[in-house]
Amino acid sequence: MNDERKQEKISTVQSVDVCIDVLLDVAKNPDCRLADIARNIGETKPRILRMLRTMERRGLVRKSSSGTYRLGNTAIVLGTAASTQVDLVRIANPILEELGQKVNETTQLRIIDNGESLCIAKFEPTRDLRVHSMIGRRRPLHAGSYKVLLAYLPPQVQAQMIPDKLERFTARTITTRARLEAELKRVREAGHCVSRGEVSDQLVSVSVPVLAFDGSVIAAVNIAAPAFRTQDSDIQRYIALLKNAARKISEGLGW
Amino acid sequence: MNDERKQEKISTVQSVDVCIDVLLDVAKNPDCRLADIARNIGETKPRILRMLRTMERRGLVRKSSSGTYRLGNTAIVLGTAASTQVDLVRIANPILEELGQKVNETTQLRIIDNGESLCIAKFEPTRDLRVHSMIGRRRPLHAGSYKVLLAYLPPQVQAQMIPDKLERFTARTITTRARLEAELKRVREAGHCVSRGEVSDQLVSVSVPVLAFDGSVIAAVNIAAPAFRTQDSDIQRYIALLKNAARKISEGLGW
DNA sequence: CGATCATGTTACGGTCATCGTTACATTCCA
DNA sequence: TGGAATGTAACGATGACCGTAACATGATCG
Repeated sequence: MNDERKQEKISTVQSVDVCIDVLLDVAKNPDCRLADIARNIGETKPRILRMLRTMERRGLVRKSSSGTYRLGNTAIVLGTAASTQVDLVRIANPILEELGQKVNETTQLRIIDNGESLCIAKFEPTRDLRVHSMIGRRRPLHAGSYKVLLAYLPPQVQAQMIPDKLERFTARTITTRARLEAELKRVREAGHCVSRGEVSDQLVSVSVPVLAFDGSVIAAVNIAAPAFRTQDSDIQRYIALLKNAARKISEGLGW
Repeated sequence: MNDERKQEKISTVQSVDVCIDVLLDVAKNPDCRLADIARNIGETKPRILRMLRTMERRGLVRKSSSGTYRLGNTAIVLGTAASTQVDLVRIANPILEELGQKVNETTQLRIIDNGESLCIAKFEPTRDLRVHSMIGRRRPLHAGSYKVLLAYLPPQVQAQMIPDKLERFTARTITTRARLEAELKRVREAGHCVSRGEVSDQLVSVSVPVLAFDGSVIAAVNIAAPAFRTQDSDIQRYIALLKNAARKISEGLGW
C-alpha cells in the first residue's frame, strides 16, 4: 500500500514509523481531526484511529470534546527531558540568551535536518518589534544566512544538498546554482554569512558556524534583526559576538 | 508473551505502546543502552533495536558513538509544539513567571496523572539558594501541599486515589488515611494547603487549586521555598497571591 | 426537509509485517 | 585467555494489525 516508504535493508517497525508521522502532523496542525491526519499522511482512518487512541492513553496526544487532537502532557515532558539531554541545545541555550540580551535582538541555533535548516534553540528579546522565531521551524538552506550550514560541507555532499530549483522569496534571493556556489565560497573564506533581505524583505540575518572538533560544521548561530535599525557597524559587531558565541558552544561541547 | 498489557475492549496498536515505553525510558535514563531498555520494559532486544532504529531515523532518539541512547531533536520540536498547544501550560507559564518574580521563589503547576502529581510547568528565580523543580517530575499525592489536588475530588474517587500504604518522607509526613482525610477536609474548607516539611525537611510549600468552569480541580499552583526564610506572614501573602494566580489561569482558560 | 456528504466508529477475517529464536561477532572484564 | 555481556543478522511461524465494509451521527446542501 504505502509504496514509497522503502526501508532498504535494515529492519524497522512500520507502525512506529506511521505513529511518528501522526505525531508530527498533530504538532504541525493543532486541532486537527482524524480524517485530516489520515488524509495528510495517506493512511486509512481506522489505522490512524488506533494509533491516536494508543497515544491518547499515554498522554502523548489529547482529544478535545469536539473531536480534535492536540499534543498532550507527555509530549511536554518528553520535550523538556530532550532539551536537557541534547548536548548541543543544553550548552547553547544560555549562550544564545546572553548573546541575545547583549544585542537586544533575536538569536537562533540551527542545524541541517533533512535537507533544510531546522531551528532547535532560540532567544527572543523583550522589545516590541523583534524578529519572531520558533523552535521546529524549517527553512530552505539556500536563502538567508543559514547557508553557512552548506558552506563547509564536502563538495559532493553540498552539491546533492542543493536542489535544482531554488525557490525565490524576495528580489535578493539567490536562485541560480552558480551564484549560490560563488557565495558559499565567499562565506567559507570569511567565516560568516550576512543576509540582507534574502528571505524576507525587511530582515537582516547574520550567521556563523559552530565547529566540531574535526572542523566540520554541526550548527549555525545567528542574530536576526529588522533592517531599519541594523547599520553596517552593528553587523560587524554582531559577527564578532557570534564568533565568540560559536566558539563558546564548541568549547562547551568539549572541543 | 507480555501477558499483563490488557487492552479491555477498544483496540490499540501494541507496537506503538511499546515504542512509547521505550521513549519514556530513554527520557528517564539518559545514555541508556539497548540491553538496559529491553530489561527495563521487559521486551526482547531485537524488538527494541528495531524500535530504536525507527525512532533514530526520525530524530526522536540519538545514538551516541558509544552505543548509548538519548532523546533527539525531534523530541525537542515536539515538546515545544506541545507547550504551545496545551492550553493549561500556555496560559499558566507567564502567570507562573510573574508570580515567581514577585515572591522570588520557585513556582509550579501540577496536575494529577496516573495517581501521582506531575509537574507540567514551572518557574525558578535567579537566586543562589532556591527550590529546584523539574518538568516531568512526579510526586505522591498524599505528601506536601500538592494534596490540594485530592481535596476536591468526589469522595469515592478520592478514596481510590489514596494508596493503602502512605510512604513516609519526613517526621511530618501524614501516613494514616484517617489523618490524611481530616487534613483534606480542612484544605477543602480553607481553599489552600500549606506543607511544612512533609516531603523534605527544610522546605515549605503552599498550593492552591485551579478550578474548572464546573468547580472541579484541574491543577494546582504552588510556591516552594526554604523554610528558614519563610515566615507566617510570607505564607499568608503567598496564599493571597496564589489564589489570584489560580483565578487568572482559570479565566485564561475561558471560565 | 429529505438527500448527500463527511465524519468517527465497530466488526471481522485474511495476510503480511512483526516477532522471538537462534546464532554470531565484538567488546569488556576478570 | 576465557566467560559474559554486549549489539546485530537471518529466518520462519504466527498472530497482531490492517483494510474493507458497514453503520451511526451530524453537517450542509438544495
